[in-house]
Amino acid sequence: MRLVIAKCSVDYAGRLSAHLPLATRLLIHKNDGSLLVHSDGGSYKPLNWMSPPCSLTVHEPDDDQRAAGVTALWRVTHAKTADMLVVSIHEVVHETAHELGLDPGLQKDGVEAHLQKLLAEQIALLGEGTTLVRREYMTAIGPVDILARDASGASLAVEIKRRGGIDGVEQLTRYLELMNRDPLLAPVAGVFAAQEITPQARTLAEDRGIRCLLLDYDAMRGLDDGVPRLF
Amino acid sequence: MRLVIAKCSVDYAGRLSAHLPLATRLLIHKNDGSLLVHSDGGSYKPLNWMSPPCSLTVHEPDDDQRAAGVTALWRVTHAKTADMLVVSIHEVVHETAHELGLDPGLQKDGVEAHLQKLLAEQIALLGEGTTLVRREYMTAIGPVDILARDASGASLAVEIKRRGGIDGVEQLTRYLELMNRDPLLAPVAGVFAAQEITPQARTLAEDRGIRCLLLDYDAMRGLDDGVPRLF
DNA sequence: CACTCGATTTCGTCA
DNA sequence: TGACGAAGTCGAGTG
Repeated sequence: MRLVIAKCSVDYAGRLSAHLPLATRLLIHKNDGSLLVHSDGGSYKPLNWMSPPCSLTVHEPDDDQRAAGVTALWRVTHAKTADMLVVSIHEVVHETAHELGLDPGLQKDGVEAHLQKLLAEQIALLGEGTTLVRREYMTAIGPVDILARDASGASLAVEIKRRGGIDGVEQLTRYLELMNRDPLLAPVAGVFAAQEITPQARTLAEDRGIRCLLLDYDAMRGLDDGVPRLF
Repeated sequence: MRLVIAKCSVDYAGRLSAHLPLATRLLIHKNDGSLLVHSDGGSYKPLNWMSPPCSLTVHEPDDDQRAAGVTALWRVTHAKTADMLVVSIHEVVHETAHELGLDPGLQKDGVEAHLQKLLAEQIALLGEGTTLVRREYMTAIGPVDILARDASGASLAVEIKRRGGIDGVEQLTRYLELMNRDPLLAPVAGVFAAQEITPQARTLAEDRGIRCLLLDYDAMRGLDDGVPRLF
């Protein structure tokens, strides 16, 4: 990995055209050839970048560019598409390089898959006497997150989201239409379960007779394991 | 901006829990307090991070941590949520700091908005004799990208995407349902226009009587301006 | 290999 | 400010 602090301007031509005016920025040239252009603020997203597979070549500026103050041109071209990133270097403030080696990678816990597992284990949250039929119940148009039966034996199709929006309601509606045509399952009632539900999604769901269920992740996790939080 | 190459492990606790085993990584501490943890590969997304507003404090390791080789603890806490990122530093390989100043920011050109503008200008691509009514035609559930009339005077609602997937067909379907209830507009036919259309989306669209139109961005741009490409 | 879907998504826009 | 849709999205899982 090579780190360069440089006064530069940047042009990108590919799926869109973009330009960065002259300023001092951080250039990160990774071992796989990719390049990130970062400013001293904003989120984790670079101002501009080239994703691997790609390669960087350094060129001499032409007379016009040299007259404009450009001392070097970095050209990063994507190996498969025609995407190109050109960094016009005016001044290198700092440069350093290091061998980092392969990274073991991130271990995650607590995403939608975990919510689904917890709700399957605590299926009574859907109502007293509810029993789990199975997770990822397969239909012709895709898997329903959870299929259950309520105390009266009627089917429940549960769609789980971390953030519940209109799209999730649309998705559950498609499943319900399909499943209610299956005499072995019908009637199937819908439950839209999420950590957050937008007002629009709630309105749409209830208008379609779909029950909304807010999930408290911390409480569910607390019931699941006795492990104290790390910090 | 402070750049540190360090052998470290990282723990995140917030909307989820995540852990990075011990390895050598790049730590970027930006001026707004945010921290990025990058490896020497992957995409532009860091392995882990904390978004602003947040603040970093350095702590001494306790005896257990010191025995495990930890020389310093960086604790980054989010200012509003309870999110926390803890970097356990084992060894600092390199450290440098620079003043970058405010960045003028990125200038973009050429996304979906451009496709919409081009298609509005080249409305005959929808069929000989088609006329533009207006772009961003407002309905109760949102704006339709383009409203037009074909040679026979019938209304056309056009949904434009760069990549046409099932979601776009669903969206257009909702618009069509609504607009066909308006006697001033009905009957309204649908056109799903995109640079790429997935087979599933095409099948769904055609099943619903929606016409699919592949857009050739380069050809449309070529007709639009005589400006040669930058590189 | 292609397609789908989630994401600590982030980012813009608009009501 | 909140909600919604797009992204040069990226990446994982599945048929």
